[in-house]
Amino acid sequence: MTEKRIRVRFAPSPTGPLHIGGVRTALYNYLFAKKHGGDFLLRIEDTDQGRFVPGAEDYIIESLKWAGITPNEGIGFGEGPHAPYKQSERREIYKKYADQLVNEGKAYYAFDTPEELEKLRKELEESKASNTSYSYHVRGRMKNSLTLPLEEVQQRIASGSPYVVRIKMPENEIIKADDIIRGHIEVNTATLDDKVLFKSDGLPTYHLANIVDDYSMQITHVIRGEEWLPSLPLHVLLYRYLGWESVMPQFAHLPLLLKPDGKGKLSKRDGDRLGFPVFPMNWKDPFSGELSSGYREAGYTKDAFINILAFLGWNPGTEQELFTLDELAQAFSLDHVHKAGARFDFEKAKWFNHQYLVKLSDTEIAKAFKSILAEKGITASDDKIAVICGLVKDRVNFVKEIWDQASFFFVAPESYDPEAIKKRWKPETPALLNGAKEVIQAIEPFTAQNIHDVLHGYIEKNQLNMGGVMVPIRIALVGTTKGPDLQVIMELLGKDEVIRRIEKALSLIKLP
RNA sequence: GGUCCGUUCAUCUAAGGGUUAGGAUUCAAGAUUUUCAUUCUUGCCAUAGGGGUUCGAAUCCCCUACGGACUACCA
Repeated sequence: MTEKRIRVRFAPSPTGPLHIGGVRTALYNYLFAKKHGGDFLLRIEDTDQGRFVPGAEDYIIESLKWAGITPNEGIGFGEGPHAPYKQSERREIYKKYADQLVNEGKAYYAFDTPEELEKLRKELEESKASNTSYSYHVRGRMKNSLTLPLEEVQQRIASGSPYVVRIKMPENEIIKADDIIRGHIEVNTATLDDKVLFKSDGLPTYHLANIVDDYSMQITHVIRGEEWLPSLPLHVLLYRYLGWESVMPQFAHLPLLLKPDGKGKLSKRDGDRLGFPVFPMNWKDPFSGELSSGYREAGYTKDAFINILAFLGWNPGTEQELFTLDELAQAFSLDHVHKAGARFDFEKAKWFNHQYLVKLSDTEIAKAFKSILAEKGITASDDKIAVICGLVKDRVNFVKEIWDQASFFFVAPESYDPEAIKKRWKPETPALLNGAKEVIQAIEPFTAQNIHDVLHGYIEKNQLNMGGVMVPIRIALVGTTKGPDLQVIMELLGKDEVIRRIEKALSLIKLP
């Protein structure tokens, strides 16, 4: 027996921006395919024309590209042998199977109006029935091809009156299904309903389209969110009804991403409410104009973003936490996917980004920081920017935070931290600074090492207190007591600027 | 309401019948540093509750509680 080539798919619907839960689903599919040397394809499930959102499809494609989760087949990625990969362009395929199911007695036409369906639902809810849906318990009293005379059914269809195709759920039968993550599941069909497979608008519902496409695209593993678990029995039954049970894919239902606070699954609104992104990239709602922030623009590197998502519901079984995409593909296994929902931890997300930021070379960081400087109208040599970035990268999580840590390299402090002055600016400080100024004036060449040696020699010779001299110099140069090595700062600023800032501080800072 | 799924530190999670229940983030303390950050060390913190099964249970079974998903001619 030859091993079947692994084929998985990510099948979002273009009803809005892809949120990080969706990206994670895509990532796990991608990793699974990579791990097994298989195919990963992107299919757009746009059978609901009513919820179509302009730009959503491009957003999905762009997001995957940015994150490096690249399908090797499908929309936006060179199509492939099973094109088209968009369900609205495959509509003629589904009708055939819907009719086939009806002809074989496994499904039926239903003509009930929305009002009639609403009435049924109300009635069932009031009667406290255990199954409140359109099921075999009630199909006998509804308007469908099982209850209506054949001639009337044919007449209705011929005259073009609207109808749907519903699956004919077997009565009181146990459907057995297996999930790689959740194990064996059994459901009695008595609790299931006669789901609509084909809508009156001529398009299939998710259930039919999904099975038909997964079958024809030779999908071997369906890795999707847990919200689909309740419809697994229906899908298993559809494979059986269509005669495809022997090639039915294996299923793996992923745990949901939960709100960081409170209850429920992570939603679009949580991002703005809690101040962190829930989308991979910025998104502007085409209808409301509302803006939602994304990880890319928030300053996350794509590697950190991937790493963060990978660990939400999965772990390698070792204590390693930092993984490149390739390493993840090597380590990934569905066996190590957690069953319970995962709550997003924003603090840890920042830590991940910090880890990736410090791993970047100073020149790479400088490239990004340079554009921030440009926005402020500041120019400096690439080398100098790189050195500065290297000096402060340990103390930031994002490139954009570098400015807060390094602005004094480019502009002299306008004000001085009152707390620092209160604690470190003593009555003798001006005299000490004037003394130090003279010494600094004479340092040549003005290098960090030389500054260090001379200043330390001066302080020791005159039996001065190290902090009493150095800290006020720092306040004069930086504005606070914080920051990188003072000698290095001095070299970077240059002797003239150092003297200028000391004189400025001397004239501006009054004793508390 | 019904059906299904789940529950280990605050958070992400490890431990597949035998461990002082491990790691990471956060938080706290100490060391280092002229300062801050980094780094290092240490500390705090968990098997939802109750019954079984077993020599032995976080792990297997049952009940309860809690959480979640689904319950559309949405996906």
